[in-house]
Formats: sequence, C-alpha cells, structure tokens
Amino acid sequence: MAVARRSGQERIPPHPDIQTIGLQQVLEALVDPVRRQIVSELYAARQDLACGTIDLPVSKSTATHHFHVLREAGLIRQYYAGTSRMNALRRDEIDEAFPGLLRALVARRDRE
Amino acid sequence: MAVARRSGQERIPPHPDIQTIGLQQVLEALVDPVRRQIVSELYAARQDLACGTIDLPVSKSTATHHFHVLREAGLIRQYYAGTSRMNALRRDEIDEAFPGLLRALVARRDRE
DNA sequence: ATCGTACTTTGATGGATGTCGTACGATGCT
DNA sequence: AGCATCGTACGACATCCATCAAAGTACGAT
Repeated sequence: MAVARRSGQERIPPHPDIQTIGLQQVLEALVDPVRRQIVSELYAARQDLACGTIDLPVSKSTATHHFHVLREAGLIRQYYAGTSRMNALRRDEIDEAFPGLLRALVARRDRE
Repeated sequence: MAVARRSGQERIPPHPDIQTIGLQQVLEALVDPVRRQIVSELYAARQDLACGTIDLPVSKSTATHHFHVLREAGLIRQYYAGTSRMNALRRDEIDEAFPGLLRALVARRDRE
C-alpha cells in the first residue's frame, strides 16, 4: 500500500479559505489574550515570525494549541523553514473579510 | 437600623465607568452570539429597548444573565420604566474607548 | 387586596477549552 | 550516525460559563 508521503511543505494541514470563516469563529480565536498577543506581535513586526521567537506565558504545548486555533480561524498562515514553523498574519484577507476588526483589536497600546 | 431603601431608580446597580473597562472584558462580552444579537439590535434600532422586546433564543433567566454581562462590561445602560427594564447602548462611549470596534462587529449582515 | 406582568436570583448541571507533562517526529549540523 | 533544536500529539485535568427551572421581587392595574 502507498504510504502517505507528507514530505516537504506537506507538514502543515491546509489553510481554510477566509471567506468560509464566520465572525463567531474569529472572535473566539481573538478573545484569548495569548492569541491576541501573537496576533499583535505579528501585526507590529510586519514580518513572519517563528513560533519560538514570540515568547508566551505558557508552555510549548499550549502555545502549539494557540497557533492551531489561529490557523483554523484563518488568521495566520503557517509554513516550515527548516525546523522552524513560521507564522504569517493574513492581514489583507482579514481586513477584507472583517473590515476594521484587526485595527480595532490590535492597534491599541495595551497596558492590560 | 435603616433598611435599604432601594426605591425608584435604585433598582439597578451602578454602571461602570467605561474607561475602567479593558478590551479583554469587552471582548468576552461580545464573543457570545446572544449578547452580540442584543447589541446588534440596539445598534440597529437606534433607541432604547426593553429586555422583553428583544427576542432571544434562550430562557428568561439566561437573558437576564446576558444583559448583566453587557452592563458590567460597560456596553449598555439599564433603567426601569414601570416594570420594564430598558436597555440603552452606550454607543458614543464605546466608540471613544474602542474606536472602530462596534462598527466592525455589528455593522455586518450576519447570516451566521 | 389580588392578580398579572416583567424581570431577577439562586442553585445545579453539562460542555467547552486553556493548561500541562510526557512522548514523539522532522530537520539540520557535526 | 548521532545529537540538538523546534515543534506536535496525546491524554488528563481543572476551571469557567452558558444554560435552565423554580422561586422570588417590584410595579401597575383591576
């Protein structure tokens, strides 16, 4: 029998089309402060970041979970670069599907 | 000993100052679809509505709970008119504290 | 006074989800 | 080959929260 190849880029499950994502799912993703931190840092950095370069107040396995939720919600795109998993904010797509949302949530000096 | 009077307007606990509310709390309030429905209807109606005039897919006690959460999050103001509890969206205050947020969340044709 | 209306309070319950530790997988470097 | 790095997968666990039914409170009308 054929064994699943799954080499190269195939290590990441397909990303959802952003148009199929509802506001509900996006909000559920963004309501978690850790996930909002991730999005904020990607937004501010204006470049893709490896999971490891964002330091989060949670364990590694929990961090993985949060990146997963963000990916499923259509907010980030992930790809591998060597052993590093890179994260890209899907900014334009988000802005098109949910105008004003990112800006309202992320472009704040959060002292919270 | 004096018994608490609690007549007239005093039936509603004090409303929080909107400046003391964090984005986190506001998001937690708005992530629930029932609560977003309430806010949306108040937004669209452009006038205060009694609890009873918004029909929600939940029991009355659950509805009370949702109005409570919205009030604590600084999103609505409540007052009595006879036996009806009226709800006012604190629109300008919200817009000032969280610019763009209401618009992004509510001004969508939600088929979700 | 009694009744109806409108909503609240209380207590219980169930389901979802954020959290972690440990084990595992994939890649790159020496 | 061997090892370190980077991150995932799998349970397990605790907490939080939306939900409801039932009983209670406040007000207005009859």
